[in-house]
Amino acid sequence: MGKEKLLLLDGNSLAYRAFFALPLLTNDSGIHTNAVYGFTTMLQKIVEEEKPTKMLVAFDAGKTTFRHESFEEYKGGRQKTPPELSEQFPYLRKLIDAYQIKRYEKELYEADDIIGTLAKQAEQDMDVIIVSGDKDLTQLATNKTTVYITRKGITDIEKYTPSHIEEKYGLTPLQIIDMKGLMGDASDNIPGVPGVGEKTAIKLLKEYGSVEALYEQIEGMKKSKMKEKLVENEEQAKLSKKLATIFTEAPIDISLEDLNYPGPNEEEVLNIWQELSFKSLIEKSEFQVEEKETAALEFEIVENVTADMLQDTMAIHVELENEHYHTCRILGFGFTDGGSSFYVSFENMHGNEAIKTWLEDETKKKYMSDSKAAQAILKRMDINLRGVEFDMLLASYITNPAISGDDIATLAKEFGYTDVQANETIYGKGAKWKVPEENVLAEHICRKAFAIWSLQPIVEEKLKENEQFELYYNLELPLATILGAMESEGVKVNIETLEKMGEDLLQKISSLEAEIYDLAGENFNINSPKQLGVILFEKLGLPAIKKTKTGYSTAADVLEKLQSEHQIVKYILDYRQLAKLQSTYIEGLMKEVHQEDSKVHTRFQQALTATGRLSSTDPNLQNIPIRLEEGRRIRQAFVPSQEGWVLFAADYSQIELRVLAHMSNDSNLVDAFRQGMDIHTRTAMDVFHVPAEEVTSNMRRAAKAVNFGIVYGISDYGLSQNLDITRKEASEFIDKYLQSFPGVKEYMDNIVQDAKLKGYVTTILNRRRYLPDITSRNFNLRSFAERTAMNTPIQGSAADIIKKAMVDMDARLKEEGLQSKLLLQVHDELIFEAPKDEIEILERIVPEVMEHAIELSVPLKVDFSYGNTWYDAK
DNA sequence: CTTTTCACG
DNA sequence: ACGTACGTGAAAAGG
Repeated sequence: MGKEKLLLLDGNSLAYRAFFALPLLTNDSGIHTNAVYGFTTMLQKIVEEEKPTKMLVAFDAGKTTFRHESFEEYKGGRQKTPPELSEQFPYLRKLIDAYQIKRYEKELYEADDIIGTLAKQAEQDMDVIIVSGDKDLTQLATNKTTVYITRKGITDIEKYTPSHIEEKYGLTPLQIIDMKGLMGDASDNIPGVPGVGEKTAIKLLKEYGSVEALYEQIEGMKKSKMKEKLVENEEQAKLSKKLATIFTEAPIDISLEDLNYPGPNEEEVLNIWQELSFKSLIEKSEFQVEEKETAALEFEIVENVTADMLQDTMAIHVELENEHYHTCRILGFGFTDGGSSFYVSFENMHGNEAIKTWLEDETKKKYMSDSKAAQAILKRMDINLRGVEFDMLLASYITNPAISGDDIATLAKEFGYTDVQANETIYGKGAKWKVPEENVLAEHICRKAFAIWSLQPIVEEKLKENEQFELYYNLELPLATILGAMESEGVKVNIETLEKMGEDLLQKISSLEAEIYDLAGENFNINSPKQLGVILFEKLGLPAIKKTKTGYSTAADVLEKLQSEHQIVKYILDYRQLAKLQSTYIEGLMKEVHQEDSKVHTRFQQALTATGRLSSTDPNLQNIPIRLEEGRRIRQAFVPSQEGWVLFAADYSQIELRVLAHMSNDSNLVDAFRQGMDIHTRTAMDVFHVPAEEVTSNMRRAAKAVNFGIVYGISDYGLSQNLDITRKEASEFIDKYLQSFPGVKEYMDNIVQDAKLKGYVTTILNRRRYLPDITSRNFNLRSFAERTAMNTPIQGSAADIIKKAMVDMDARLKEEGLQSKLLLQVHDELIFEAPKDEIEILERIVPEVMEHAIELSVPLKVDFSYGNTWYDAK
C-alpha cells in the first residue's frame, strides 16, 4: 500500500471564511452561493496539490458544547449566522457528498475537537494536513501534522509546521494554547487576562514556558501592573487555557478506515455546480459526465404517420434550426403519449394529411414548449395549430420569470428533470454547429417531447400551489396564440419611404461629419466613444463631467451640458441622432423586411422580462422613434397591408399611475383620477402648494419627473439626475410628494416589508418576481431590490391589464365578425390595422374593451387615433 | 463577447 | 457613506 495522507477540513470555519472573503453571489433562482463557491475553489486547489488518500470535513454540531459546562458565556455575543450563509450549508453538504468526502459532526463537540482527535489517531501512521480559517488549530501542528490556515481570500494558504510557528512566534505549537489562555479570544468570547495581548503573552511564555509554570513562579516576578493583573486573573487565565485547548480524545464513532477518499463523483459535482451557476468552474474543470445513464427512451423513426398513431392527448415537440422561427427550417417532430414515442422528419411530415388534421383539431390536446414558435412555423406550411393545452416555456416563466433560456433541457432541469440533453451538446455551437445523424437527432427530439410529457403535471401543480394557474392558463396561454397570429400577420413596410429617408440622412450625416472633422482639425471615428473622448476632452480641452469604467463619458446628457463650451458639441449631438436613425431604423429595419410580402415579422418574447412585459425582437417594434420629429417620421414607413385600410392606435393614459392609485388606495391620488384631472398638474399643485391656474410649465415638468420617479422606486439621486437639480432639492420634492400622498408612502413601505418577508412581490393577477437581494447587506444590491419591489407590482400589473385587454379584444373582434387585426403591442398601446368602414366601430369597442380589461378602483382611460401610416395615427 | 450609447414604454 | 432611477433591444467599437 502506498503512503497514506489524511486531509481534515474545518467545515464551519472555511464556510465562514469564504462567505466574508467573497462578494455575495447568487445563482439565477436567488440562492446565495459565495461560501460554497469559495469552499469549492479552495478544495479543488488543495486536493490537486496534496492528493490525499483520506479526507474528512468536520462541522460544529449545535449551539452548546462541553465547553459551555465550564464557561457558559463561551462563544457568547456572537452575531448569529447571516441567513445568506445559513441557506448555503445544505448545498455545501450536498457538494461534499458529491465529492465523496466523509463529513462528520458530533453533539457537544466542535469541529476542532473532531479534527484534533482524528489527527492524533492518524499521525503515527501517516501525514496529516488540517485546513481551517481559525488559527487556534495551529496548536495541533507536529512533525507529522501540518496546519493550513487561509489568509486573505480563501485559496491563499499559510502552512503552520512546528518550525514555522517557532519562527513566527518563537513558541511551540502547544504553547499556542497558553498564548490563547493569556490573551483570550474575542471571537470565541474567551476572556484571557485583561491587558495582555499577543506581544505580552509571547514574552511571558518565552520566559516561563506555560501558564501553569508562570503561576508557580509568579511570586518571583518583580512588582508591576502586569503582575497584579496576572495574579488577579489567575482563575480566568487557567479557564481560558482550558477553553482554548482542543480536545484530542473526543468519543467519535468514526474510524480512519471510514475516511478513504475515492475521488469525486464528477457528474454529481458538475450537477451541483450547474445548479449553483458556477460557470467558470465548469469550464475550467476536466470533470467528465459519465456515459449517460439516463433512463433509456424507446422511440421509433416513423415514415408514414397514420391517424391511429395520434392520440387525444400527446406531448409534441417541433424542433427548429434556431430561434428565428419566421425564417428557419424545421429539423423534425417528436410525439409521445408517455407510452410510445416517435420521430417524424420534416420531409415525411410535409403533406401528411393525418398530422395536419390532428394538429388543427381543437379537441386533440397538445403539450408543448414554446407553442407560439410552433404555431408560427406551422402557419408557414398552412397548418393552423390548435388545442395547445400546456406550454412548458410559459408555465415555467410564470412560476419564476428569472428562469432564463428556452432550451427544454434548461427548463426541465429547473424542475429536477435531467433525461434530456442540452441543444449545445447535440448540435455544438457557433461555427461548429451541425445537425447530427438522424438517429441522434430523433432521440434528442423525442426526449424533449417526453420531458414535456413528464413535467406537465409537476409544473401545473406548482402553478396551482402558487395560485398562478389562472394567470397561466387563462391569460398567457391564450395570449400566445394571439401573439403568434400578430407575428405571422406582420406589419407592412414601405421600403421606398425608408430608402428615400436613408438617402436624405446620409447626406446630412456626411455634411455634419465634415463640420466635425473641420472643427476637430482631424478625421476620426465619431462613433467611437474612445476616440471622441480624446478629441473632446484632451485635444479640445473640454471639462470631463462624467467618467465610465473605461474612460470619459460622452453620453448625451454630458454633451448637452457642454454645448455652450464648443460648437462641435451640437454637431456631435446631431450626428449621433441621425447616425442612430440611419443605422438602427433605416438600415436595420430594411434588413428585417421579408421579400415575399414586404412586411416585418417581429417576435414577441413572452417569457423573458422580469416584470411580465413583452419584448420585441428582429426587429424591435417597441422602440420605433416618436419623441423627436426627425425620428418620428420613420413611422411613415409603416403602412396598412391593404388598400383602403388604416392603422388604428389606442393607448392607455397614465396606466402605471392609475395602477399605483389602485394598489396604494391613496385617497388623494384616487380622487385625482376619479375627477379626471391632469395628474402631473395635480401633483404640482400639491407639491408646490399652488392653485391649478398658478402651475407653471416648469412646475408641471418637475411634478411629472417626480411621478416617474415614484413609479420607478424613487431615489433623490435619480430624480436629481433627471431634473438636473441638487440632491437636496430632489429630496425635498420627494418629501413634499409623500406628505401629499401619504397612502403612496405607506404602500411603498409595506411592499418593501412584504418583499423582505416573503422574498417576492406580486401583481394584480398574481404574477411573481423573486427578489433575493432584498435582504442583502450590500447597500447597492439591497437598494436596487427595494426599488424593484416598488416598481415591479406597478409595471407588472400594467402588463397584466394590457395582456388581458388583448385577449378580450381578440374575442371581441371575432364576436363582432370584424376584419380588423391586432398587429402590435407597445407596453401601453395596441396597434391595429382596419378597413376604413370598421373605424367607427373600433372607436367604440377598443376603448370599451381596454378600459374594462380589469376593473380598478380608479377608471382606466384610453386615447386613440388612426391614419394612413403609423406616423399619422397620432 | 463586453461596453457604451440611444431608441421606446 | 455607499451610488441608482424601472423595464427592454440594436448597433458599433474594440478587445
